[in-house]
Amino acid sequence: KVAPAKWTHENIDYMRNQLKRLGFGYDWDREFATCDPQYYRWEQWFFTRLLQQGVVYKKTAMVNWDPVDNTVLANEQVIDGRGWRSGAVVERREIPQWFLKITDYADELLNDLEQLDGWPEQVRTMQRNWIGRSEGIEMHFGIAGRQETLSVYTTRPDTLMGVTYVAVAAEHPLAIEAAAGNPGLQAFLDECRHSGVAEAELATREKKGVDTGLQALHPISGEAVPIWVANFVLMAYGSGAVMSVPAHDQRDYEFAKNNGLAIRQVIYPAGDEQLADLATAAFVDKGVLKDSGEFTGLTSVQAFAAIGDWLEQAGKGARQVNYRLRDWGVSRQRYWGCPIPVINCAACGPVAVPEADLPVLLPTDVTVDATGSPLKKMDAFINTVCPECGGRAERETDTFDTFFESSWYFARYTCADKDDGMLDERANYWLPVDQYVGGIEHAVLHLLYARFFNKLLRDAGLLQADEPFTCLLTQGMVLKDGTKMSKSKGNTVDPQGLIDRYGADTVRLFTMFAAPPEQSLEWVDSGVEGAHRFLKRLWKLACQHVAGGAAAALQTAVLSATQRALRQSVHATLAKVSDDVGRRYTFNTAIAANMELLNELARFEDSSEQGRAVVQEALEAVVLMLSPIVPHITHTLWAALGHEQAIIECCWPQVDQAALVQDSIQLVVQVNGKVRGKINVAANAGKEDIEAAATGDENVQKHIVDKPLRKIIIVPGKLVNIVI
RNA sequence: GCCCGGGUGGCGAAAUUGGUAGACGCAAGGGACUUAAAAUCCCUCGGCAGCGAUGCCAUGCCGGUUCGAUUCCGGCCCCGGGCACCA
Repeated sequence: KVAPAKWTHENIDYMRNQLKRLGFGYDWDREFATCDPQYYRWEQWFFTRLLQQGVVYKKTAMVNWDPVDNTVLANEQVIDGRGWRSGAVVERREIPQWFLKITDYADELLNDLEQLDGWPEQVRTMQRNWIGRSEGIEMHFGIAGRQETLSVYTTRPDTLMGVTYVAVAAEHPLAIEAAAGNPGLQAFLDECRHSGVAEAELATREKKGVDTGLQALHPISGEAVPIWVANFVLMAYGSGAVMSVPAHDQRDYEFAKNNGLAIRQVIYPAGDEQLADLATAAFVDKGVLKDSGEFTGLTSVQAFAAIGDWLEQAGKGARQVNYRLRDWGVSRQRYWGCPIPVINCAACGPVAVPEADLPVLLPTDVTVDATGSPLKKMDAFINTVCPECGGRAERETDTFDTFFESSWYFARYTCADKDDGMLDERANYWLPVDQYVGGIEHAVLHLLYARFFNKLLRDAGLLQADEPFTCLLTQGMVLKDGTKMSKSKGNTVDPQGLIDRYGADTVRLFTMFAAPPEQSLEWVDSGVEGAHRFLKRLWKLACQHVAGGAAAALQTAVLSATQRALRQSVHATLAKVSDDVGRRYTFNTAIAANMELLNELARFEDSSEQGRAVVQEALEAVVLMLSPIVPHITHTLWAALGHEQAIIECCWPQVDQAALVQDSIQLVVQVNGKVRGKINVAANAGKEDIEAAATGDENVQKHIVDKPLRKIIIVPGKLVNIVI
């Protein structure tokens, strides 16, 4: 067992050293660790401000509870419904937790996605879906024999006349009340508690329910329909109750079939009623209403408006915009984190720690065991006095979700040395971040929290940008043994062994050559030899050239055809690599293009004065193009090629458009879309010349002879397709 | 279950706006050099047929659009990521 603080700092040291050995050019003066009180003190300070502003609030929320280890489990620690250490069946338990009102920013977080055109579309789509804005109607069902009502939200009010039952969550007050005299129902509610809280678990488990015996009254028809308790209705979402329309919702359909509940069809496809066959599945499309009283004959869209109006006028409902997004729970019952700066007083309630008493330091001299946070057993940490009334009080022992730390570190990099405030004017000089790079696994949570936090900082006047990251590159994951390589899975590969054996440049080249950055990649190091060989070949070629003495000045006007051809390749490669590196970020193809050029260069044997001048230009181009990827070897080669200035000070090379001009070009000839030949034509050849050359090709002739010619398609510079 | 991606040789991959499928590299096989090995260099390398020229098949599966589809559309299958306490 290693103390968490020691373990963390040792890892930071190891990783920093590894990054340095790979030759990354970071500004280490700005380095900090988020577990350092000099960092987390400012998020404690910011949290107390948010608390005063009402952005932060406390409510109860469900957690996974391990009844044997008596501890809260992360979703990841619940395996097949059981605690990963104890093996005990996990229960749901409600405990008080702190939340940030991210839902207050739902609209802005959604709308500002439109301006993030430097972000991958897939990430924006995921965030849009996660926020999940919907327009619907919140309505009230009556309850037979009672004054109170039951609220439900629906995005399909057009199906309202097809409601045949209402379902409530197991934790719903009506369910608990009904269970009091109903042992069967009580047993079901107990069963529902034996489940984790992860959405994936809830969504995939068998849909079960029990009748409460209570009746809900339809808001329009007044008809009584049964109220069931269902394990797929969640108390935390909306009102904890849903209306059920089995004819037009697949989940309701299956539940009704399994439990003998009525299915009443009220929507038909416009024009063809036969298409809506409910024998095997619900009809979920929109259509035209039938058997819906005064709404019969309306389309789904018309019915949305008409039923909405009816409910609003009757005082039984109202149009409402809902979000799937839920407020951000930031409390963690864990030791290793930033202490939440709150003192709980029996008389005054939760009270923010005064600014003068910040930071609340996390004790680091602890022993960690299996049964929860050691903070909860440390009287010296817990016992304190209330800042308001001065009476005895207890310190909050929960810590922040670590996403809290990662939501603003990028801003702190702008002024990491500031010791009298969270951020200063340097934040506005640097932010927003021009290019942010992170794994695709962060597409929603981290990137949404960071965007939200940025807006909180903006609204507090601490920075001005509306969004934190202008451009986003989402790296694919590195997979190992078929699953993502990560710290928590413990399947990471240490590049140190490869660095020791081949050097940093080879490891960098190999890594960049393996796949484009956005693609996921199964890590195998068998290609590393090839990267090493390439660098050796580059080194050898450069040395051989340099050994011949300084090259003469290039005179483009007097070059031979072969010399011009090499120059053409050099500048075509330069154009491609500039695009790959500057726009596409496909470093693998940039490297491949350089390999091709070097292969051509190795075959080029011309020791004439201008031959050596062309080789000098080619080597310089390759060395410059590769310098961001293999900085160490190119630094040395650049000097060897006769330059005083260090390569890191040099500009990216320019394409000589004149060198790209070719006299003749090759065209592919297809017959009916199949390649049948290749022809060489003058670069400026006209339509007739190209057609004549194409139809005149010997092999092409075999395929078109005696067949009527329908048309000839010419794609300039690429191909000719003869359609017969 | 829901949301977002992906699937191309033995392997990593390329084909950028619908226009030559497999660039570049790894591995493998053959050869040169060497006493030998390493290193280096040369050749072959998707499948089937053929001495070859060349032909047919082939980008997860089925169908569609098009002169032409790895690329676009519809329907499936499989794999990966995320699903709010892994971060």
